[in-house]
Amino acid sequence: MALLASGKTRPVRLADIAKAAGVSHGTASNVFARPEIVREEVRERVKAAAEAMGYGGPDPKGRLLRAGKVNAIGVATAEPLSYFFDDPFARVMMASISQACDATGAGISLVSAANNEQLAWNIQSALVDGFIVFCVDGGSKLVELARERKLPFVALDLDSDDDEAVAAIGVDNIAGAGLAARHLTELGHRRFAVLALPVADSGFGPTTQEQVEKALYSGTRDRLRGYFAELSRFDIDVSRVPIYETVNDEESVWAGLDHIFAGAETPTAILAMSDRIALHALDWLRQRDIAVPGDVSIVGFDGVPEGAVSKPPLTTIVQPIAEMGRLAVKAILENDGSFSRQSLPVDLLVRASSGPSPA
Amino acid sequence: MALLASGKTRPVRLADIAKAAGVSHGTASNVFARPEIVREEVRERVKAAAEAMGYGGPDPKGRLLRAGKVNAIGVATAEPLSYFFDDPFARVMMASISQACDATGAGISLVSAANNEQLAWNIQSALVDGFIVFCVDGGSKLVELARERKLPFVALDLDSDDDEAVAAIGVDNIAGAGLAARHLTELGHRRFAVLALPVADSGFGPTTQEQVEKALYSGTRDRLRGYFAELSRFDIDVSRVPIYETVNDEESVWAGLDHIFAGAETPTAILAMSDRIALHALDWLRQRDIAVPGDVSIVGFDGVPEGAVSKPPLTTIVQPIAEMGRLAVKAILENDGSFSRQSLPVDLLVRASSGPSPA
DNA sequence: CACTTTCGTTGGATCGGTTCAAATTTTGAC
DNA sequence: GTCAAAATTTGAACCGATCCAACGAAAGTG
Repeated sequence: MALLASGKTRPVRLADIAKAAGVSHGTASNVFARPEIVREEVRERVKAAAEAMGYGGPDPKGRLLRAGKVNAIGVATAEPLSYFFDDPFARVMMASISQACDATGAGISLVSAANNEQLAWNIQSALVDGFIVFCVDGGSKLVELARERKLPFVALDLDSDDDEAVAAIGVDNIAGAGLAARHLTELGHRRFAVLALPVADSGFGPTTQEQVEKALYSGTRDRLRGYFAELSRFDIDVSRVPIYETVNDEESVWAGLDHIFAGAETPTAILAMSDRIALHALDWLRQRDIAVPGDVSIVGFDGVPEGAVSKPPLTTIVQPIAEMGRLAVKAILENDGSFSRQSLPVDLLVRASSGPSPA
Repeated sequence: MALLASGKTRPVRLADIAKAAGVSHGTASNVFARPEIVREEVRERVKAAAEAMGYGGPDPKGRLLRAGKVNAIGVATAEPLSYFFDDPFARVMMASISQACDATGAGISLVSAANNEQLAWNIQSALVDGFIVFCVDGGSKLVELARERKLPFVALDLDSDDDEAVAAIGVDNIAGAGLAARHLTELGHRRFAVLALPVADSGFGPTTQEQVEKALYSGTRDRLRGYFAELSRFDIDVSRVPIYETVNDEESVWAGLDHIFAGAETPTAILAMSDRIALHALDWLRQRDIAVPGDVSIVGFDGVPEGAVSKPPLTTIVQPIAEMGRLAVKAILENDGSFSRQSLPVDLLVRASSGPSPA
């Protein structure tokens, strides 16, 4: 019974068993850390004492202080913890981070919090050797917090506003978005709509280019710039392209489509700033029997695996997610100060959600 | 530049800034931990000193030792770390564990390792207040390791062999499997095949009831017992039902189906011990134009979300995964010793992968 | 038997904080 | 101006280990 949950009392320390076994604490420590250097007779005696007193081995809390290294990397986000398991992009990223960590024997600590106050505290008190910061949302706040810890850290996102001094790995959002826009214009599309990622913490709803230019989140801003720069080159009046800010979930995406398709002049092409948005959009369109790509084409952004099996499979801008994760872990573990910012290439992957304009 | 990666030298401790600010370390500590009790003038002076010396706040390593609680729970598995993000069952479980942790402000540490030696060390040195142990594979070894830490822990699995003393949360595998088997027999099926979860660490291939009875993993054994008990009640000769041991991945499942369908008397009903197995099986059957449920019916086990959107949607035994996660976290955090073992109910969820026997 | 190695053990210093009883200073009341 | 009460600050003790210089005993050498 006592085994179940060894109650509230576990005051048994290394020193206790040392005393019980009649040896110094130094020797007792050696029994666990370097058994080979202590005489067998003594070793057995100490182990027996440990066993008898229900000692669970040297407490890592103590060791840690002296050793210095935790041997774990923290992955932080401003979203709730379940984001790591719910979001397709995060999942792929985490899978590759995991692999890199496994390869080096490092552990992973998930750092997040329900509210901002908690978040700050959790970052300040995370037992890690460094941070990888997911910047999807509330990025700069997080980066600031992480930097205050004065530990090595890498932001997963290339915020063009950020100090050059913050290490970051990301993709060229402007170029990627440009690729998506060009693909659709080349297919003859002229009437566009944009389903945007969050612009600020303010919820969702229709927004404007001006709003987005002031966006808190540079990823959102850069992708829009990329879209519009390319559309402009094809003489499309971007001031008339509706932009709807979503929060990357079903509800806001559907609301966005309701709004966009309520107008007189409905788009034939949708630029979605994430695959998740695009996939939710696909569901909405299917429910209304709007053919994709017959009536409407749509291009996502990210390149998550779900896009390969959607109906229809999603044309998208693929980020080298796995590579990003690998580099991030490497940057933390081999923190030699040489690392700063790295921009990885993106690719247009044409699948079946985009086709010639119906007009 | 020095900001990027503050080099190898960070010998600035609380004591250093205390000296610099001309206060005792006790006061310096208070500035960070309970700012309100120190006079404003002093507080500012200490903060200024900290800023000037590049102090990143009290190191949690130090605090930890005194505080005792880490405020994080460890989730352990014998699989590689990426299992948490790749496996559908694990993902749902982790999502619910995350939610429970978020609600209480606890963090999550993922504990795993590439090899067994590493695993033992990682468990011994994990900085956590307790463990949730995924017992899918190598369960008993893990449970043993976790128990040696003498920390509260819960096994996610009701191994009937385990000591009554190990706290565990699981489902009644026998009853669940029975539900699956009865559903199919009631639809008129008489020719069955079983795609099993791992029986031992030995890889995959055809196996027998006798082998499974000796299985290392009780989940596998109990599910088979459940299937066969029910089939026997319908006068089906279970000794002729082929059993193929998979490792829960595409390759082994496909090999299993190759093997099973190579025989003269092909089954009309497949009992899959996990949804993941069932979903891979669905792919195999589709590729061979074997109609589901026209030619072959299949029932999975777990109730993962992917089963709802497969082609066709999967009939399965649903486990209350979210509830299990919640209870596990609760058991760790409110470790009052009252908890021991808990068996949760499973349900048959009939979707479109099962139908009347073709005969 | 004295003298150097080798082996195993000891105990103090240290890691970086938090805590709390006691000491000190400030404030308020008369 | 005096004294008690309130507000701050101090410094020692402690959290649980690891590390290492020094030491004692046993073994080896001449």
